[in-house]
Amino acid sequence: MLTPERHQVILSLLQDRKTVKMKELVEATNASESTIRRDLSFLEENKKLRRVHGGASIKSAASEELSLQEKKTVHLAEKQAIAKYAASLVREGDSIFLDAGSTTYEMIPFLAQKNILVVTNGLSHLETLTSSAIETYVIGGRIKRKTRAVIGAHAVQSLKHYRFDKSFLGINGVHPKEGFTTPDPEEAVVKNTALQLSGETFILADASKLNEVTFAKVAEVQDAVIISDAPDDLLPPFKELTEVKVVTS
Amino acid sequence: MLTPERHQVILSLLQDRKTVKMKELVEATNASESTIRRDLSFLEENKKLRRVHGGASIKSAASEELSLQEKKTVHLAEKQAIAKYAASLVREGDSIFLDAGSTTYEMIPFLAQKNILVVTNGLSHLETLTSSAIETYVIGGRIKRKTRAVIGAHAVQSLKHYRFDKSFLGINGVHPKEGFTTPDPEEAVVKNTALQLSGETFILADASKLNEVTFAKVAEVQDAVIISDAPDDLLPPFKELTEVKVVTS
DNA sequence: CATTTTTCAATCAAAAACAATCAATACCAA
DNA sequence: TTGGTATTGATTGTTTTTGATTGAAAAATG
Repeated sequence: MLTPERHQVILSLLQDRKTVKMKELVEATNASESTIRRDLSFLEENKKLRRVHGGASIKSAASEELSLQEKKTVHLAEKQAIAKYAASLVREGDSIFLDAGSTTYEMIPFLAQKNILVVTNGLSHLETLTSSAIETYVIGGRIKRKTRAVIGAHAVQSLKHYRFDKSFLGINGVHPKEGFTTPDPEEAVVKNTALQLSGETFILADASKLNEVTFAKVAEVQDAVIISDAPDDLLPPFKELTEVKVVTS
Repeated sequence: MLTPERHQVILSLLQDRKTVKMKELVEATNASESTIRRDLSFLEENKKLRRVHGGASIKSAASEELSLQEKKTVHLAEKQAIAKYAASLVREGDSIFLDAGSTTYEMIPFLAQKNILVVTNGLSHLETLTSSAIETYVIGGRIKRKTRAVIGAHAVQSLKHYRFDKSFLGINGVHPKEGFTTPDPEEAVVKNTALQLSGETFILADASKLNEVTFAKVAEVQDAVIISDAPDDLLPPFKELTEVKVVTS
């Protein structure tokens, strides 16, 4: 396992659990304790985490979101499997909304060369979309630096200029009772608006998102189709409420 | 396998996996370790990836910023002089429109850390604006691939959500009779709209733009203040019509 | 508070990966 | 073809990374 990969594993484990023990890191990476110690020193040096006796803990305020770059590498294979399936649902001639986020980003390679129109609020998508010869529209509004997404009231206004055959949304939490949730209310309202404007909406949620709940509600579970790689035992509560597409990675 | 083909294989593997080991690359390309090493060195040299012990990893967002900064432009010194002066006109608390284009781009370093709000249609500006801690809004609309600008009817609609203290526009032609002109009518209407919505409008035009005329009209010369590095003998016809700020580079 | 246990930083030797070099081969233009 | 150039893979010695070991420091225990 390469050093940057190890660092990512450490950071994403931390993100999940808030604190992590030395032993867990050694297991997760198959590296020695010494190596992990060196990694932790390095990452602390770079302000990515705080070392504590026996392991490490996240640095900033709890539940802060991962930067986009960090998100891109965690659960990558799962995300790509989900993205590939999602992209297969897009037909020639479709107009689609592509939400900001790492999973939806992975859809783009599978959309290349299709004769479609894409509207997005994800600034990180734009370069890849346009260089894939896809007709691309961006919505207007305030830029959230951390996720490089366009959000806010203007974004919602701007979205309403369009209608979509299909929307593809990333999400942070999917819960049978609490519905789809995301940490930032301003992002939530954008996602909800896209959903309202779409014929069909697909929620791309890897297994780690299921039964999670975060701050801001986007919609009820029954308002969209879920695409996930979750194992069978997690799914029954969701299958009662909506269509669930299961992919394997 | 040819060298460019090998490079392509390496980059696309990296794109998929975010990190890749030497051994995997040797297998994927049937080349020797030495050759792969040379490839990696070359690709790192060209900022396409980051070498790490044991293989390579994709470049982080932070280092991508650099390559943007390094972009070379024609008439750079002139543009920077114009940009520096233009930026000096921006006051704390201002809301400004920053047009797409290379001259306006050069304003950003001089705006950094100011407490202002910037609305732009230039996608290339966004990364630098946000990482300069400037509150940034993008307008919505279709993306013109060539200039990475947001244009079209939706862009105009989206612009109308805002009002500006000042607008800073790039331009292709400035002519006493024909006014300000630019080749793309869809860009012209965006510039014109920004002008309408601004208290003051400044046209950033290096000497090569003076007395030029291109296809689509943006506004009359008297509708905006011109900032230019043009020599004195070119200026009198313009000074009769509007205010002209001359900078030296 | 003394003792035991755990975790830590520092050190070191082995292993892996490295850059530098060189000879062999492929390629190209005269 | 021939002479020259570029690319390649093998080999070399060097550097970096790694995991084990150590005694010191910090926490846990009684």
